[in-house]
Amino acid sequence: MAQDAPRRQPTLDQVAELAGVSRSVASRALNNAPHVSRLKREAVERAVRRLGYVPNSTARALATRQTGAAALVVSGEDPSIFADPFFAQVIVGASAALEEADLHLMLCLAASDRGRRRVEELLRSNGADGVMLMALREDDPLARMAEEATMPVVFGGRPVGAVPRWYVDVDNAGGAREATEYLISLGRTRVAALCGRLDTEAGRTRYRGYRDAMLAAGLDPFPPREGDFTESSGAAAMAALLTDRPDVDAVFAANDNMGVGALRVLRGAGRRVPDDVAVVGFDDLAVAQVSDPPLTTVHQPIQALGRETARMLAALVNGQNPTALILPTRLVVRASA
Amino acid sequence: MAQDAPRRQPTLDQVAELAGVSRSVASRALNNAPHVSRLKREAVERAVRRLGYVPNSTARALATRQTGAAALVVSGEDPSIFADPFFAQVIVGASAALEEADLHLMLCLAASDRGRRRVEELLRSNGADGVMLMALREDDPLARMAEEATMPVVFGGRPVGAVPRWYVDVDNAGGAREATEYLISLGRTRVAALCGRLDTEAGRTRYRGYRDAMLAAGLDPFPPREGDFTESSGAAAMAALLTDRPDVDAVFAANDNMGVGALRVLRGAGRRVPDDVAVVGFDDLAVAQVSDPPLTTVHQPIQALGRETARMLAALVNGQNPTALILPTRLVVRASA
DNA sequence: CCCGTGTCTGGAAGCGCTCCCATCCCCCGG
DNA sequence: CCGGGGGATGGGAGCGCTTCCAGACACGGG
Repeated sequence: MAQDAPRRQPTLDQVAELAGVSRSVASRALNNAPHVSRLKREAVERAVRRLGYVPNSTARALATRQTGAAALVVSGEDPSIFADPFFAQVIVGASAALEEADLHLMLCLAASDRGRRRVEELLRSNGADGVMLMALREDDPLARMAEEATMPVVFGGRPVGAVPRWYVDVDNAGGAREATEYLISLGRTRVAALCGRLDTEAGRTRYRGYRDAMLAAGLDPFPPREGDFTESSGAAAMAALLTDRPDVDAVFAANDNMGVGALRVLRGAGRRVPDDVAVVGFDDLAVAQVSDPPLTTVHQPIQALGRETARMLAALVNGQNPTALILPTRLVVRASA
Repeated sequence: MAQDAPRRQPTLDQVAELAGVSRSVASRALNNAPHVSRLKREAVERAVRRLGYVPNSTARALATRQTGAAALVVSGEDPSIFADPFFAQVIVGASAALEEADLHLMLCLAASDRGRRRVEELLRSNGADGVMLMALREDDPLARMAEEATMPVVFGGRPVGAVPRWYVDVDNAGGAREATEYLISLGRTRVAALCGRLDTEAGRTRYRGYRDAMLAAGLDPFPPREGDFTESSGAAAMAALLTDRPDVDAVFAANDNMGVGALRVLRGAGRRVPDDVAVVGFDDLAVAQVSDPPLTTVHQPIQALGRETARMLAALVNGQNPTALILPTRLVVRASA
C-alpha cells in the first residue's frame, strides 16, 4: 500500500537501460512508432515486462500536452443533480463514448461557488483535454468561462439565448409540437402548457413548440405557467390552472415530473384522466411508466445525448471538425392521453 | 477556441519575469509558502492578474507527484450501472466530499475488458492519487489490481471474502437481522429470504443476518433463493417460493427491487400484503415509496457511503491513517409489513 | 567588532516523458 | 569504387512546475 512503500515505479530510463537501448528508442518502441529495429523492440518489450513498467501518465501528459481526460460539467444549484435520472443516463452515454475514445471521464459539479471556482481552474489550467457543459441557465457564469477556455467545449443542450459552435441537443421544439398536435388530434381544444423554468433553453423551447402547434391549429395558446421541472411545481401549476381555467381539457407538461404532479392534482380534484383532461409529459423517464395512469410522453434519447456529446468532444480533441447535432424525439402513447 | 488559436497559456517564468523576480520566488508566492517578502509577493500577484496566469496542473502534478484527482471505480458487467439509483447516490456523496478535499472525481467503469484494462492502467500509471473501489464480485480481477496498486485504495462495500485495510460499508448483517426480527415480532413464523447474488458480499451478508435472526428466534431459516437484485429476479424467486412453500407468511427481500418484484407476484397470486404475506426490502430507494403497497424496508445511508468513502480516501491521500467504517442502517416501516 | 541566527533570494536540479535532429551505417545504383 | 538515400540510433532540449541549497543580507548579543 502506498503509505508504507514509497518505492517508486520503474521509469522509462530503467527500461531503456535494462534493454540496452537509449530512452528515445524505448519511447518509440512503446508507442509503436517507426524507426525501431525488430530486435530492440523486442528487447524493450522484455524489459517492460520484467520491470512491470507502466508509463507515467502525468509525465506523458506534460510532454504531449494531452491529459487523456474529458470533463463533464453540470451546472445548477442542487448538489444532488447527479442523482437525477436524467443526468444519470447522460453519464452512462458519455462514459461509454469516452471509453471508446480512450478518454477518462471527470465529473464536475458547478453548484456552489467553490465548485464553480474549481471548474474555472480546470478549464484554464488545462486539467482536461475538453469539456462537456450541461444544464446552463440564463446568464450562467459558466458560459463566459467556456468562451475563454483554451480547450474544446461541447454543449449538451444549448445554453439559453446563444447558439454555440458545438452542441448536441434534443429536438425540444419538435417534440413539444408533436405532443401538442397529438392532443389536438384527439379533439381537445383547451390545451394548457405547464412550463419548466423559462430561464432554461428546454423550458422555453418546449413552450414555443407548444405555442406554435396551437397557433397552427388556430387555437389560443395558454399563457405559460412556470414550474421548475419538479413534481411539486407541476402539481402547483396544475392546481392554479384548474382554478383559472376549469374548462381545460388537455395539458402539455414540460417534463414527466411535472406531468406526474399534474396527474396527482387532477386525481385529487376528481377529474378523470384522460377522459376529462388528457395529459402528456416529456422525457419518458421510468416514472412515466409507473404513474397512474401511465403517462403519454415525448421520449428523448438521453443516453444518446450523452454519447453524442462525448463523441463530438472526442472528435474535437482529435482535431476533427464535427457539426452540431439535434437528436430526434418520439411520442410514446400511454394511457394518460 | 482551441482549434484556431494554439497560442499557449502564460507560464510561471513569464509571471516571474513580469514581476521582476525569480521563478522560485514566484512559485513560493503562488503557493503561499514562506520566505517571500511582502513586496515581491504583491508584485507576483499583480503579474498573475495581468497575465491571467493559471498554473498548469499537469506540470504541477509531475513535480509534486500528486494529480489532484481520485477515481471512483465501479465493477460489474452492466454499462448502465451509473444509472442505478444506488450508484447515482454514491456519486452524489463522493462528489461532495471530494470537492471539500479539493480532489477531482474521475468515474471509471470496469465492465468490459477494455474498461478493466483502462482501470488497471490508471491504477499503475499514477493517473490518480487514490481509488475508491465498489461492487466487486467474488474473484474480481480488480481485487488483485488493487493490491498491486501504488496508490491508496478504499473499498466502498467490502469485497467478497476479504477484509481490506480501508473500507466503508453498511451494516448489512445488522439491517437484515433487524428486518427479520421485525417480521418475527409480527408473529410470522414462516419467513423466507429472497437473496441477491451470493457472489457479492451484500448478498451473502444479508442472508446471513436473516439466518442469524431466524436461528436466534428458534425458527427454521429458509434456504437461500438467489436472485440478482433486479425486480424480475425478485418476481421469479417469489413465484418459485410460492410453489415450494405456499405456507410462507413473510418475505425478507435482499433489496427493494426484488421486494417490489415479490409484491407484484403476490398480488398476481391473490395474496394480500401484508395480511397474508408481509414483505420487507432493503435500500429504501424511491421505488419503495411508490410501490403498492409502499414497502417496509431497511434504510441505508447511500450518500453517506459515498461521502465517507471519499473522505477516507482523501485522508489517506493526505497521509493520515483513518480506520474502516461501518454505517448504521435503520428499519423504515411502511405498509407492506 | 565579530559571529551566529534567521529571512530572502535565485540558480539549478529534478519530475518522467516526447520528439527533433545530428550522426551513423547499410545498401544500391551509377 | 563512390555518392547518396533511407532507416536506425541516441543525445539533448524541452514540457512547466517544485524544491533543495548555497549565498546575500540584516540584526542582535557577547
